[in-house]
Amino acid sequence: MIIKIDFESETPIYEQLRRQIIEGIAKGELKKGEELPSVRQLAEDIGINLHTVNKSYNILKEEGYLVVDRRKGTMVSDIMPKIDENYINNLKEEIKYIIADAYCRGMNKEEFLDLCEKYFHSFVKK
Amino acid sequence: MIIKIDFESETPIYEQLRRQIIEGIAKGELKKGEELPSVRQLAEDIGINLHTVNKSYNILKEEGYLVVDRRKGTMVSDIMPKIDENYINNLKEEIKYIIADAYCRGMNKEEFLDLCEKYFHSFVKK
Amino acid sequence: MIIKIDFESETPIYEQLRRQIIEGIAKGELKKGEELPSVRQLAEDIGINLHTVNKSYNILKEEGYLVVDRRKGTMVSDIMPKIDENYINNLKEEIKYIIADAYCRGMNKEEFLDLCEKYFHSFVKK
Amino acid sequence: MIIKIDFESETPIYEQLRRQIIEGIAKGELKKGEELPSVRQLAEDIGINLHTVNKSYNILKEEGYLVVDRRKGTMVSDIMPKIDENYINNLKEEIKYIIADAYCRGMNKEEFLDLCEKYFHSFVKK
DNA sequence: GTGGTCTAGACCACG
DNA sequence: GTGGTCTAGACCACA
Repeated sequence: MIIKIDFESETPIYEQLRRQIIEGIAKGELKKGEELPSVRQLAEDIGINLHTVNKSYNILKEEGYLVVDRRKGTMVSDIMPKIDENYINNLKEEIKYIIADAYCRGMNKEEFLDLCEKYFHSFVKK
Repeated sequence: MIIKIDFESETPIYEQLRRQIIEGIAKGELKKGEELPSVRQLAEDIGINLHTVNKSYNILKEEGYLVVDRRKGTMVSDIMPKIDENYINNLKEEIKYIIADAYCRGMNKEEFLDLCEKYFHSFVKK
Repeated sequence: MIIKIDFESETPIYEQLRRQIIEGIAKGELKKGEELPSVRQLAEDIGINLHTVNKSYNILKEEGYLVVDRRKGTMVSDIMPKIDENYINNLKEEIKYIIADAYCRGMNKEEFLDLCEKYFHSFVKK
Repeated sequence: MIIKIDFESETPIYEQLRRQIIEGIAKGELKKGEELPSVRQLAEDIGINLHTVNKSYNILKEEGYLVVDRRKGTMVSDIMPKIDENYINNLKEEIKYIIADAYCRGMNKEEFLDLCEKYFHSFVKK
């Protein structure tokens, strides 16, 4: 799996990394139980600081995406995080804002839903 | 229109304010050409510093949501921002991540699209 | 002569007015010795404050573009302002910045000079 | 590169700074990809507040002159801003006024074009 | 009274 | 140590 960091983005590096790992899991590029590169290794590959990779990994562990195995190191969790109340509230807030913005700019519902559908399909296991 | 700031949130105050103004425009609570409260007034109402309000207003001006009439002060622009390449790229990145996250957590497409549809309908002019 | 104010411009109204009067003189739409509308009249026509028109007129008097005649009111001066050291220094600073900006953006010299020439020709008396 | 602020000037400090950075890029004193001093460093050097430097930097980022590399800090962008419709309209308005003023004062076309040419040559890479 | 500018000091996120 | 955020208070230009 290829990680691509935009060092000039407004999004922090650790957040970009975190999102790409989640997207990797969704796409099936990272399978459940699969080992991830070590913090040191990944940091070197991407050309970023150890602490930054560490932060991403820690958040993903916290969220339930990753687990640590004593022998194998960090790997993708077998059980994905749940849809809890907290998650759903954040999601709603985010969607509400995004759609408000899109609506103001004149995007119509069909365009938007098509876009969403497209991404959903790109993740569904073949 | 009522502004509600969560001072505990990780989202900066100016960004919360910015989003609520956009949502207000989408909902029709703020109409095109309508005057907004002065930075001082709004800052006092919300209980934040006027510079923070100023920052929100300035970003919204830059984006094309607000304009300053030198006689009347700040008001909602008659012409909403466009759907340019920059916007669409950001939107796609955001949607891609949100859907990847939702998909991993086991949300199905219909649930997600229903949610989106619901918000779209809440904005459409009756 | 038609005055067109953009109330949403970053340029102050009094400055827009001042510039348009100078441009009117350059174009010959306002001839030397010609009377200008009264402050009150012009303010009403444009839909701006008396003080604002007054400020423009006063600056233009200061600069030598306008003079006040006891009987006729404000009129275009017979003698235009001089090219003094102060003027030339400001001009150079302004031109230096404008050309630096244009140069960085990749505008070539010919394009720029053509533009200048075009405006010069638009002012030359037929 | 030496920054020189005129504290008596009517031009805001942040705007003077902004212009000098653009001129620095045009002259080649600031090369593409070159790192700029931190806001704190530059503020101290010039003897102004860091927020003022910050404002200049932010505007230049918005315009596309600067970028922030999250590892290295602020640097000159590799890609200069474009000549878009907005820029060209502003440029034309500015040039029109400047030439109207110069023309009224009796400056002839050749003098003016020579001045422009001189500045263009001072920026062209040797 | 409005927004714009500038200063100052503090805290935090990031790497 | 870097930039980002927030607060606070002051002065000025503008209308």
